[in-house]
Amino acid sequence: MTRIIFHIDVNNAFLSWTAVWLLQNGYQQDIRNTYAIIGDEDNKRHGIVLAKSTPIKKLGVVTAEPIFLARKKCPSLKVYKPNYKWYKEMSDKLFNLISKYTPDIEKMSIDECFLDYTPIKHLYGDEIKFAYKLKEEIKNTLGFTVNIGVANNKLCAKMASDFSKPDKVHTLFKQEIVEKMYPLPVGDLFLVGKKSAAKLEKLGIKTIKDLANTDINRLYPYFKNQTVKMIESARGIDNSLVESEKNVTKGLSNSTTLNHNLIYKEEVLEILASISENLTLQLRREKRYASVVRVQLKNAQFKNYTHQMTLKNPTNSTEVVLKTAHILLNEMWKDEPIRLVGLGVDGLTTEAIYQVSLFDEIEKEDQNRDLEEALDKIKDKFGLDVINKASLLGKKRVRKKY
DNA sequence: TCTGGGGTCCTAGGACCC
DNA sequence: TCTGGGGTCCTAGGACCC
Repeated sequence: MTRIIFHIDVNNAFLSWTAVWLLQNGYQQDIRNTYAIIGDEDNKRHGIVLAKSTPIKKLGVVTAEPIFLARKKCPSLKVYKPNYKWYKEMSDKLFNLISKYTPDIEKMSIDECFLDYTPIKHLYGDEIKFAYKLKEEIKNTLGFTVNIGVANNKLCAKMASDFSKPDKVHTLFKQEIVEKMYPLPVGDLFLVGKKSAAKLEKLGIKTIKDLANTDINRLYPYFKNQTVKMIESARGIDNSLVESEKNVTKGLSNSTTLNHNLIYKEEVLEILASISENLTLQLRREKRYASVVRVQLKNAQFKNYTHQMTLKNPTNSTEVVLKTAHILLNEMWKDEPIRLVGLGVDGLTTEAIYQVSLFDEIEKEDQNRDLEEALDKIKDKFGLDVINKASLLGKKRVRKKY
C-alpha cells in the first residue's frame, strides 16, 4: 500500500518563537522581518548564530557561524538571547495541536516531526488540502509558520519540507523524485554530512542522481554498512516507519563551555557536581533511571575526550552519578587546560531494575562495595584535604559526603 | 580574528565466557 | 608446543542531525 507521510518543520524555529514572545509582550516590531539572529554573546567567549531571520539569511549569514563574522556581513544586526523554556512551551503547543488529528507522530527534534497520514486519510480527505489547512491552523492559532513536506516515505517528506521556505507545502511523491530530488547536490541528501559529501565528491559523485546511479560495490570500501542505506536514500527509497515510541529519549546530557579554561581538577568537579544535580533531577521527575554515566572534556585545542562507565544498577541518585563522574574524571585527567565540561547519562530505563532474585542482596552489596572502593580511590589519590578543598564547591552535600 | 549544545547511531577493539 | 572461534558486553571515538 502506498503510504502518505508528512514532515512538519517550524521555519527558523528559535527566531520565530522569540518573535512571538516579543509580540505577545508588547514589542511593536516583528523581528522576523528585520536583521535579527538568536545567539548568546556574553558569558561565552564567542557566541554563534543559533537561528536567523529570512532577511539576514539573504545576506549570507548561516547557522552556527560565529556572531562576530555575521556582524561583518551585517553591521546593523540585532542579537536576541535564546529562551529555551519558552521554546519548549511552543514546541509542546505545536505537537499538541498536531496530535488532535492522530497519535501517529514521531518527534524528530524540538521543532520537527513526522506524521503518518495513511490511516487517517479516510477521515480528513486529500492530503495536500489537509497539509495546507494544518499549516494555516498552526499559523493562526500559534503565530508562527511551518513548512510541510508530503511524500510516500519519511526521507522524501523530510527532503520536501526543505525545498523552499518559509510557510510552504511541498510534495515529493515517488514519481517526482527524478525531477525534484536528483538534481540536488549530494550533500543535500539527509544523512550525507560534510565528511561524506567530501568523500563522495572526490569520487566524482556530485549530485543525488550520481549517487543513485552508483554501484554499491564501488562505495562499500568507503562507507561500509552505510552504503546500501545511502544509495537507497538517493533513490528515494525508505521503508522506515513513523514511530511514536521514538519520542522517549534514550539519554540526557548537559555541557558547558567555560568563560576561561579550567586548570584545576577541582574546578571541573564543581561543574560536574552541578550538572549531575540537574540531570538526576530530570531523571527523578520522569521517574527514570540511568545505567551509563559519561564525562566529556574538551581541551584548549578542541580535542574531545569521553569516558563512560556502566553501573551495576540503574540510578537517578545525584550522589551515585557524581561519584561515578568523579572516578571517570580521575581516569581522564591529563593536567591540561579544559575548555568544555560535559556530563551525560544513557541507557535510561523506567524502573530501577535490580536483579530481582536471590542475587538481589548480593547486588546491592556489590554496589555499596563499588562505591566504597571508588571513594577509597579518590581519597588515595588526593587525600582528604584536597577533596575538602574541592568542595569550595559551596555544595555542602558534596562536602559532607566526601 | 574562531569554532555551542543536545541528541542518535555506528564502528572497532578489547575483555570475558564457553 | 603454539595457541580456535563464536557470542556478548563494554568503551572510546566519530559522523550525523537539529
